[in-house]
Amino acid sequence: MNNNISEKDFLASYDASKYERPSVTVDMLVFTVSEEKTENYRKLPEKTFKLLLIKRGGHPYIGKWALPGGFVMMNESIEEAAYRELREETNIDSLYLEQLYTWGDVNRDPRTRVISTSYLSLVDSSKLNIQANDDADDAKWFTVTLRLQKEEKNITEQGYCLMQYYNLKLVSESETMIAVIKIEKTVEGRIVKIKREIVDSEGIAFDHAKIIEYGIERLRNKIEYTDIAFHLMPERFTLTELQQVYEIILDTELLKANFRRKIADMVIETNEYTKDAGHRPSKLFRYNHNPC
Amino acid sequence: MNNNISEKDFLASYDASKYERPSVTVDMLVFTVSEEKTENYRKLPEKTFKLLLIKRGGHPYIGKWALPGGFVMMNESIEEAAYRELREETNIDSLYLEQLYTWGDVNRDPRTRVISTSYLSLVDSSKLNIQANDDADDAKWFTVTLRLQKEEKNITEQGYCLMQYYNLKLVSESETMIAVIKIEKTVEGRIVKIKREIVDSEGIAFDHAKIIEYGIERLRNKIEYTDIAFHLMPERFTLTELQQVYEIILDTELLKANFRRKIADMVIETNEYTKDAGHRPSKLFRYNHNPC
DNA sequence: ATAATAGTGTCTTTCAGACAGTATAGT
DNA sequence: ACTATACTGTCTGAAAGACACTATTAT
Repeated sequence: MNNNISEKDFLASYDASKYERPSVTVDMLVFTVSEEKTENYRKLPEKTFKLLLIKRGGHPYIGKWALPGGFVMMNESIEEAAYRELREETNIDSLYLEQLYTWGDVNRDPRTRVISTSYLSLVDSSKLNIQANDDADDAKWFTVTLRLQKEEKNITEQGYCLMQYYNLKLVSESETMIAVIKIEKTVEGRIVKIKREIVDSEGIAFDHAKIIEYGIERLRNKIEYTDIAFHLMPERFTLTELQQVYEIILDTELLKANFRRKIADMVIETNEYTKDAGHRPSKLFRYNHNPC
Repeated sequence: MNNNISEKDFLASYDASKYERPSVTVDMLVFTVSEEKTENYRKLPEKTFKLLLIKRGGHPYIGKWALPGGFVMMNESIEEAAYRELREETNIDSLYLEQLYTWGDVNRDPRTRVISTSYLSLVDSSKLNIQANDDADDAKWFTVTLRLQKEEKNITEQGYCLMQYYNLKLVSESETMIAVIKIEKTVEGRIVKIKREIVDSEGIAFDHAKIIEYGIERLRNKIEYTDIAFHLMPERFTLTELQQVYEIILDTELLKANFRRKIADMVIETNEYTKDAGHRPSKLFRYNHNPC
């Protein structure tokens, strides 16, 4: 034991290289919502849900698309690393950042043992244009859809086994990628195990399809009971725009009157209105960050 | 760049030791609920909420109490490491395990850069007795209480700053430790930052007071909308016992009729009753892991 | 009988879901 | 006038909160 020396001596003689250590990285899930143009002058533009991916320029997974991210340096916290990567990859620095999950399977990365902490971040669409002008040639926004494709439940005496297959679709102007993620929830007596597994992930590097699926699930959950969606909104917005954001993230249609009741306390109306809309103008609102 | 060689050659020549790497550990929050004896033959025993801590036998923080845990080996996933540590420290292997958060501040550990992933685990009280017999001399269950002590909100034009001071109290037969954790939530425009900081943590090693506070908060949240509390219950239990568990975790009193309505779908009644209670016997229930 | 707990009924308020209705700019 | 959207009112049923009442055992 080391009880017989002082803490100071112990620390001075401590050899950190005694054990082999894994590399630690951060992976960023950067989501935004943008608008698609419409032909019909009356119709509102549709919203799309987007994720930022980077084309890998080197091995491994060369040419595949990956989440932006990188190694955590010794002199920065993992959260600082997350902010740094975000700045480096997107030039956007003021936004929402939340730690998601730490992925620690042994063979996630063919190079060496890599443990990765993923972060969820949300960018508002008004800043997206700045991003589009950016010269990072191999960074691209992909339209994301995640949909439950198949569900299978086997009931046993002691519990059950639920298997869900999710389809993740990532689309840019030039390419479409589809991944299938299998989520297996086993309940046996009081033992609960959830296993997330990539069944198929064409074009997506590493285990990133799994991370993306997890992030979207978290976002869908959190949007229901927190203010998180406002990080995707510009300073001023209409309630219909806000509703559209909820709808594309949740992948459902919502009833207008009910939606407005639900979010009423989170917004403050302004005196401004939209114009030139081809229909009745809409009042603009802003986020109420100080609800009573 | 490495684009001109094959992936195979790249991987063969990859030198993982190029960069300095942090150590990675897991820290386990093992909670249980146990009963305190009563003098009055009529009265029900009170429940207490307990956390397992280990007395540090070596530097650093020698003699202080820490969360059970240890280094992640190169050939195991972090989840496997969590299960292994749990087995090593407690001899209990079938229980609930959930990843909590990864703590990555630069100077969390005086030895070297250590990144730690914390796991929340719940043990049912019937297995607790086995544990008490265990010879791990320096492992001890502490009664936990976490209570908001002070709250301060400063409202600015752009948002607000909320500061909360939580009192964390850990009590065993022989000692009492108190820590104060400050949570600072800053909202400025659309920028939200949450900072968790240890103000005072006498007797608790590392930043573990912070981790404990975070874990209890998560548990309090999850108990409201999931089945998680049943992992703290034995096979058969009365509804009053279940209610007591909710009450000590949430640190509030609940109304019996309403509580029973709320958890009705999660339990199945049996034909058994408690006896020798000094009052009306109570029906025993079991967990319904298969609700419709 | 009594103390302590077990267990149920019901009133009220709140909130979610569904739907129907009215209002208004731009062409 | 017409189209597409903006915005509001209200009915219903479910769920949350509060409280009061009855039932049953060991001593």
